[in-house]
Order: sequence, then C-alpha cells, then structure tokens
Amino acid sequence: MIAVASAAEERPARVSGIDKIERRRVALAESALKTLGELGYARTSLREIANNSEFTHGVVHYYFRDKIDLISYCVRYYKTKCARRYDEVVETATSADELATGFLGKMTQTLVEETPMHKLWYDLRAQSMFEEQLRPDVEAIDQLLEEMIWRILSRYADLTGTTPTVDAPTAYALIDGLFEQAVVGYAANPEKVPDLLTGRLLQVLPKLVAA
Amino acid sequence: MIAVASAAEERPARVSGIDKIERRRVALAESALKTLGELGYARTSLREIANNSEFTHGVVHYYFRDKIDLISYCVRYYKTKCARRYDEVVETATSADELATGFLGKMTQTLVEETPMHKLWYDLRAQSMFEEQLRPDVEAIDQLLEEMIWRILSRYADLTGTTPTVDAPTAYALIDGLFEQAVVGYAANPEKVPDLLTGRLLQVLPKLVAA
DNA sequence: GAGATTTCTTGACAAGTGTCAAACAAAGTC
DNA sequence: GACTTTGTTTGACACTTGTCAAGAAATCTC
Repeated sequence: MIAVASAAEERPARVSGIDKIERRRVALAESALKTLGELGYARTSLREIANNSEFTHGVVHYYFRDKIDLISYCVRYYKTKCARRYDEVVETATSADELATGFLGKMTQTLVEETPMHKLWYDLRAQSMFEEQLRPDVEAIDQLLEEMIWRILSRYADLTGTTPTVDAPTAYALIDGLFEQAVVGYAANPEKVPDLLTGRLLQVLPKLVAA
Repeated sequence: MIAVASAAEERPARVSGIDKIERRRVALAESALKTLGELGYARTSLREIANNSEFTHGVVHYYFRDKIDLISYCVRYYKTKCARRYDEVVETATSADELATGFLGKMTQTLVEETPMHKLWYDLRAQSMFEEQLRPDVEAIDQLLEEMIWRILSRYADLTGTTPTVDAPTAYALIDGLFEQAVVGYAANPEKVPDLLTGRLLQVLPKLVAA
C-alpha cells in the first residue's frame, strides 16, 4: 500500500528520490495524525495540519492530491502500526492467564497512551458511513483488526484446551464494542475506565470459548 | 428536557404560543435530523438544513441560538423516540424464544428502516469525543440505551430461569458492538447484514445468562 | 381597523475552507 | 557554470460557513 517494495527494482539514484518523497509523506502523515487525533476529522483543515507541522500548506498539496488523498494515506499508514500490537503477546504466552493479562495490559496501555489515535479511528469509521471514498481503507483496517482479535481468541482457546464458540466477526464486534465504550468514556473518567475495561474483558473472554 | 411541563403553569394564551414555538422547533429538528442522517454531522450546514426544510436559514437561527443548540436539541429529541423501541416486546413476550425473535425482529427492522438515524447516532457519539458540548446529551442517550438493553436481558433471564452473567454496561457494549458493526456494514451489504446480525445475536444472547 | 408583537425573509459580514498557480530556492545533471 | 528538475513559499481564487441585523409580513390585542 505505501509502496516501497516496487521501488527497489529501479536504479539506486531514483530510489533514494522516491524514498525521500515517501519520507516526506510519512512525516506529513504523522503530523496530520497528531492533529486529527486531537481535533477529529470534521474540525481538521489542511492549513491546521500544515501549521502544526514544520511545513507550509502548499507542501501538503504538493505531496497529496487533495484532502481525501491525505486522510486516506494517513489511515493506511496508521493501520500498519496498530494491527500487530498484540502479536508478541500471542506468540510468547505459555498459559491462558499469561495471554489474558498480557493482552489486557497492552490494551489498556494503548488505550491510555494512544487515546487520540483511537478516537480518530472511531471517528473515521463513522465518517466512512457518509464518505464513500474512505470506505475501502476503513474496511481493510476493520478486517485487520478482526484478524488480530481472532488470533488472540484462537490462541486463548488453544491454551485453555477449548475452541471458540463465536466466529471471527462476532468476536471482533463484541470486543471492539467494549473497547470503543472505553475510548468514549475515557475522557470523562480517565482513572477508572482502564480497570473497568479489564474487568469486563475478563468476564467476557471465557464466554467466547468452550470445550 | 424539551420543556413543556413548566409552561403549563402560565396563562393559557401564552401556553399556546410556547406550544407553537415548540412545534416549530420540533419541525425544524425533524427536518434537521433527516439531513444529518444523510450527510452526517461534518457535512451538514445550517443552510443545508434550511434548504431541505420548508423554512429559510434565518428561521433556524430564530429558533435556535446557534448550531450546537440545534444539534443538541435534535439529539435530545431523537432519544425520546429510540430508547423505548423494544418495550412492548419485553412486556408482552411470554417465552424466551418469543422475546428473542421479537427483539431481533424489531432490531433488524429499525436497522433497515431507520439506517440514517443510526448512522447519525454513531457519528454524533464519535463527535462527542472531540466536542465537549455534545457529551452530556450523548452520555444521557447512552445511559438510556444501556437501560433498554438491560431490560431486555433481565427479562430474557427471567424467562429462561437464569440470571445475567454480565453487568449492564458490559451487556450494552457487547450488543451495541454487534449493532454498530451491522450499521457500518449495511451500506456495503444491505441484503446480508440483517441476517448476519440476527445470527450473531442469537449466538451471543445465551452466553450472557446462566443458572 | 390601528398599533404592537411576533415571526419570517433577505442580504450582508467576517472568517475559514480546499485548491491552485506563479515565483522562488535547492539540487541534480551535463 | 549554465540548465533542467525538484521542492517550497506565498498569495490568490472561488466558495462555504456560522452569525447577525434591518426590515417586511403575519399575527395578535384592544
């Protein structure tokens, strides 16, 4: 998606050029994501993004065709960071308890440390209902997240000697429902919400598997 | 909230005046909700709302202080319509099966027939993460919906001779997760999503109660 | 029906938006 | 070192936004 692979076949001089473009794009996307995470999709303008970066608003338009192109790029860039968050836990855990605590730990950690990102994600998913151009990217991320949850639940079932009793989309919707509730509630109750989320997930997880 | 109660104490002539104001407000809110449901919060302007109504954009400002005031009123008005949707089913059902099918029937029905409303709700809830002024209204609705889900689950437990195994916020987050997934996916797959939702809820409901 | 009040229309405003293009600077090429 | 390509700045454009105010129209009051 972010197209680095195919560039490797061209001559070195050119590669570094494309690489530099890609670097700028990434820098702009990271800056844009910060602003988007704080203000939300609706209130973020290209000028605001440029102001909160080291570039001018013309540069934004130089590297991205238009606003949707930028946002879309941001979303795709974002996904590369989020969907592999629990992989290490899944791979290293040797017991169901270890997996559960590791998973919940990482989840509350990202909830607290990357709140703006998660707010933005739920915002963008809502926007995708109205803005068709966002839909493919949002669908792709949703798919990735679903697979992520499924890997966790499968492993959890393995470690408990059980099998999942719901399919992947259902498991994702349930757990995502709890997480979204936590993200929305976090602003009002930053100190209590992480523990509530942990407790609720601990209640729910065992119900999603059975011998 | 929508202030009719206190008006009753004034002299009759005045009451009908206030009543008329309230009627206009409701008419404007209903029109605004239609536009909001189609375009989403971000892309809906006061002029667009006025254009899609029988009034001019000046009237909007005459009856509502500003944009947030209007949206906020819309949200509160909306909530009065949505949170009692399943009450009849809950009250008349005499068996768990009857309750489940009645509940699922009404849920898929509103999913299909009032899609814009539900899209708007998830949009506004996302917006409330960025716009503090929306938060109280959104929280109030969330509370109402949670209670609605809890009434259903309690009754379901009663009819099956069991008790819920999760608390109200958890039950709401889980079921709402499934419903939101359905709303988001409905645009892409209008014919399959309702049945998928039904199947998933049928899988999940029994897991939320136990003897 | 005259006069006062409420309701509505119209047009304007300041501010902000996405987009673009022309001028300018930097880097790379021969 | 001249010339082309690439990157950046700046300022402008057409347009939309929320807000408001002055006045017309409708309604009510006596």
